Amino acid sequence: MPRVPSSSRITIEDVAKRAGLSTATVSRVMNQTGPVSKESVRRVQLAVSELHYKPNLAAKQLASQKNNMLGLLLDEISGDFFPPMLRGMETGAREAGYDLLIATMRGGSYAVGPHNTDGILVFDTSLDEAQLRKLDAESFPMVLLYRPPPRGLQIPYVAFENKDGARAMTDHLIEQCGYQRIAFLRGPSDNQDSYWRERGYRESLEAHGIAFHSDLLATGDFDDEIAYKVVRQWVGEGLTVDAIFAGDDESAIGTILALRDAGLRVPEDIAVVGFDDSPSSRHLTPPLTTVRAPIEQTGFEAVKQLISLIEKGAAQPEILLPTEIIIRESCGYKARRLP
Amino acid sequence: MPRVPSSSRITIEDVAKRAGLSTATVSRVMNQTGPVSKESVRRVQLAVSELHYKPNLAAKQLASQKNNMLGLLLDEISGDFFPPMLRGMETGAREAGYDLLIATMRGGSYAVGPHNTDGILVFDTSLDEAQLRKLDAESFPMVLLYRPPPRGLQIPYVAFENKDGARAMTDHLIEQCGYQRIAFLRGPSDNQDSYWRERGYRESLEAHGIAFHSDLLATGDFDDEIAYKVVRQWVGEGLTVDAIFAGDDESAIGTILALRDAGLRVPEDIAVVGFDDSPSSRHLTPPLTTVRAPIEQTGFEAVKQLISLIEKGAAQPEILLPTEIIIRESCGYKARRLP
DNA sequence: TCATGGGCTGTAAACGTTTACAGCCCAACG
DNA sequence: CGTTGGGCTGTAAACGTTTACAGCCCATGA
Repeated sequence: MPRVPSSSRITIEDVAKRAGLSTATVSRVMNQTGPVSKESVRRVQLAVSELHYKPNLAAKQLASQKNNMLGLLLDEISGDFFPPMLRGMETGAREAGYDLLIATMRGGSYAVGPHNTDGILVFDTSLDEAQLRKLDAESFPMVLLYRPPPRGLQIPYVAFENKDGARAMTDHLIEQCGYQRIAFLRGPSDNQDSYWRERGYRESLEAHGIAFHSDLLATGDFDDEIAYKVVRQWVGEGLTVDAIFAGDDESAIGTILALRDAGLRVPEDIAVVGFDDSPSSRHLTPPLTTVRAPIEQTGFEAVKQLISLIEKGAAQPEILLPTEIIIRESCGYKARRLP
Repeated sequence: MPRVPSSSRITIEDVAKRAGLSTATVSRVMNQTGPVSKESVRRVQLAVSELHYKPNLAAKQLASQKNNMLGLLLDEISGDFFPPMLRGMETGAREAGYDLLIATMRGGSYAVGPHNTDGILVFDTSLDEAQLRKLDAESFPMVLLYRPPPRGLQIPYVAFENKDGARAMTDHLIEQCGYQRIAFLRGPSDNQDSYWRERGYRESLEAHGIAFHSDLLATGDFDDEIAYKVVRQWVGEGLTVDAIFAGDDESAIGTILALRDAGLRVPEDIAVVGFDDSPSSRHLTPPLTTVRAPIEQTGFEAVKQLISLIEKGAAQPEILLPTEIIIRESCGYKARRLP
């Protein structure tokens, strides 16, 4: 099998020769920089398409001192959020002429940084505070996703309205569905999302003059099995409740299962709602009422801010995208109206 | 806000100076190419870590005529298969020192090609035959995922054992569960996966001496809503059947819903099985018996083959990874044994 | 007529690596 | 002692762009 150089053999020089111009002019046409006569533009374009010329990226990057490359740092590729988030980023990057490099943590270090990207998107806790500080000290462009910067650092971040979403959902449970005793299943204690969702829940309670009971609060850890155990225990203890607000859809799944295994009907005996609107939530029995987070827009906004930071040197310090509550059947609202 | 060059300022020259050696030697140490004395290695390593030197990727690529970059082409970022597939690819690429560039089709062309990558992974039908032929003519390294090359082209491809999986599942339905009348819901007519799954289904029938009835075959199109309609119609026509083998999990979801809405119990009245083992399949009611496709390994294998093609000039023409059948409750097998 | 200046173009020096080539030193060998 | 050769090192020429700078041409105005 013959070996052929993998990189395209046609260079800007070939184009220049064919068009009867210099490489400088060809470059100016390609990048729309500097003044070029119409005739030259035409000839360059012709030569380019005849030769199928594609500029060599590496040379371009080296000469222009710009990578046109964004890095995405995360510790693992998985989860329902990933495809939409990446889709949003890809769209944003592409529109601005950037490429996206994905790097997962391995061996304690990432394969992206100032040497091969113009800036990075830091997903959640994929970078610890020390690393963040170090990059910030070099004033390397970064934007954080789903988590605010550590104290003292001015790094833009984008996330969504966890608190408002949880509050709206709790409002719905109280106002539309008429529930009073509403339990909340929070996530891991160091989780920002969990913190704000709980805040939203409490604020709604307070706004409606409903006292907060700490025995209606437990940790489901954003995990279906842990949530299952917690709920089974609640039921075993004879806890009475109108509804359970699970901090995320995972724990809502565990909750529904636990209730059903305990012989309770959802939503007739106890209503259940979740948070995230993960793909499986609409196929649950009953279909889950939940809060939809604008994951895709979140990714899109993040690259938009990052590019602004790279090109203009500034970005909005904080962007919180609005959530939307999705009413299906597990909250008992529709069921109550239809009959 | 001060602008700072985004690319790392420390060059190989700085390292060389600090180590009291030439750039050539530093390069040799960095890339483990050519003979270098222990003492020099030590000094270079010291200088590198003191200066936090990271080689500029663009310069490296330009000089070495190697991009160390793989492209992944797909028409859309979505679906349950995506995260595991990407995870597999990322692992494989990283192990071999390559980076991964993701490109979705937009405006009829992709942002990756010979000018910025050493080879590409072509997902399913993201590239049409003409484009494939063109790249093949330039002998640009490619590997195909989930679909064989068009007639006459020698492009390696990796997929999984659709036929064997479907056959094993049908065997299970017949042998373990004791069903005889088994319907099959196929996917889109031009879909390779669908074609082989149907083949597996038919082969199993034949091997067990069960006649194939064309009225037990319909098109669910790998879509839950279409499957829903088809199954409702079947039920309306009074079709009697022991089990329905849905061509994928999506259509299995539609099938279960249709059956339930028609007042039929799954699996007591009619068993249902799917294909893919998508994340939501285990949370369905009842949990879905299905075939697990080794998506992650598939991604891993694909980059392995691609890299072999790039570096050694050859790869295995066809790799079919084995599937595994996952028995849960929708097939009625466990339910039958437990009581 | 000549000076001015704007539009367009070309020359050539970067950019930060890799690597062919040549050269040095020293041990081993005749 | 002179030659050989292997291990190690340095010099400098690529790699394919961008872009500062200089220069040309020609229309314009004095």
